[in-house]
Amino acid sequence: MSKAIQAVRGMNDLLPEVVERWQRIEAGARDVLHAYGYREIRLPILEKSELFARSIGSQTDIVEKEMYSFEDRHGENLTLRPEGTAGCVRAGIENGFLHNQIQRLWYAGPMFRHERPQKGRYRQFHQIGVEAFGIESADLDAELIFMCVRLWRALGFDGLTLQLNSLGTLECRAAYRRELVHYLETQRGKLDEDSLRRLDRNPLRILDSKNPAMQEIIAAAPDLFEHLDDASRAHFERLGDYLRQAGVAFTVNPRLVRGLDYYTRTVFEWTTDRLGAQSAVGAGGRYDGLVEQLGGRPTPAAGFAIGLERLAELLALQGGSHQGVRPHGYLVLLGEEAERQGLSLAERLRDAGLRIECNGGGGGLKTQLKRADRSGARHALLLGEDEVRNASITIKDLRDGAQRSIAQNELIDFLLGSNLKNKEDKATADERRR
RNA sequence: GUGAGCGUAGCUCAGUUGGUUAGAGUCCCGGAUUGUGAUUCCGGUUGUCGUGGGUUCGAGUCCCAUCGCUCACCCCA
Repeated sequence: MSKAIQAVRGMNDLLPEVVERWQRIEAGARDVLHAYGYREIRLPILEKSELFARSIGSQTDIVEKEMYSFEDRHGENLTLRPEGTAGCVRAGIENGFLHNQIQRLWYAGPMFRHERPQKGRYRQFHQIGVEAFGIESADLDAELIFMCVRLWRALGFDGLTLQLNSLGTLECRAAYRRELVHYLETQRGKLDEDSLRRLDRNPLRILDSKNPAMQEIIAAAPDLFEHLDDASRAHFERLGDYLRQAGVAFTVNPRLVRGLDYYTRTVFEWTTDRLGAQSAVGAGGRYDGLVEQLGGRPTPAAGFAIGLERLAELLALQGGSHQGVRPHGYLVLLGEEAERQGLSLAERLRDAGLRIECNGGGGGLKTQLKRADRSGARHALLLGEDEVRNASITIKDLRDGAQRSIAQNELIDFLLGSNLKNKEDKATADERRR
């Protein structure tokens, strides 16, 4: 056992039970995305390292210490993507689909960051990313947030809170940053270790410090909001209007800064108090400068990403262990002749659109019924010597134990009818719930 | 990168101040019923006590090292 190879740290196997939960989220997300006219795009997991340095920012934690980078056989420096936006923008420029047009896109897949794993944070994690290009006005920002709200509702989440901030344009943020650094330099003696480290790297993050000793200094720091240019301020107020009009509650958090350099104006973050220290389930913002920064024409853009591991954990927390897809019938085969006929009978049933699990590996009736029970199938379909002799099949309802024998040529109709009835039962039950 | 906690059966865990042959539940298998599951009863298999070293007459238990996992910090989805 000690020689067994383990998975790479921070990279988890998703077992079927968990995957079924993910699929609920993915299906819900797809419906919402389509409801807003977003189209799926599929992008490489591997990109040239320079792409991330140029977009996320070479001074950020992600680029400085969290990337999975390596040289390939030709000495090219490649990186497993730590986030999706950079690759999406790169693809847009490369394929020319950002040129003077509006694009609404989404993608889903794994991201990689070499951090120390903890609850809700893994080295391979999964996001659904949403990006929209070519719309400068705040109605897009609102649309993105509405999509989130709709998804939370579809999944039955409540208690998520929305935090909102504006960072202004790249220019006014840079100006603010200079002023903030200037102020913090005068307070240098009072800064804690973390803040000193951030001072020249990412001074805005100091505003987000949780150290109580820092609060006084932070409170007296220059206010980012007062440095917003008029257009950015108007943009932010407009977004607030849209949200209030739609009844979407939010909190303005002037300290919400985000760890990626490309954000401009709107940034937002959805958080929960149920997942331990890693509380953000989704976050995003506007990045009007990024397309140009990566070599495209100036193009306004905004997007967000949601963390699938965290959503799945939330879903698990609120219970409701939804069973996945179950077979309609489990085919029990007793005796040589039954085994001979069984496989092709199962095929005929599947041709009719039924999900059939066929007993494999022999075994007595007892064993096979046990397997039938565990398969989750509603009915066990018994084919034994008697049934083979008179072309019949015995159907056992595994829920109430009732049993009946019918002709084999009536089996499909029986199962389809019973399956249809189940669906109706479920529909009326759903209706009653509402 | 830093800190803390934990590694005993496939899984969840108990194991007293160091003391004989390391336990329970669950899971799995068989039987009660040679063609009736889930429930019940009876029986059975589960092991490098993470790994390596040390202390001791004796180590799952104490010490050291090492690996792994978990949570938290930093940061983020």
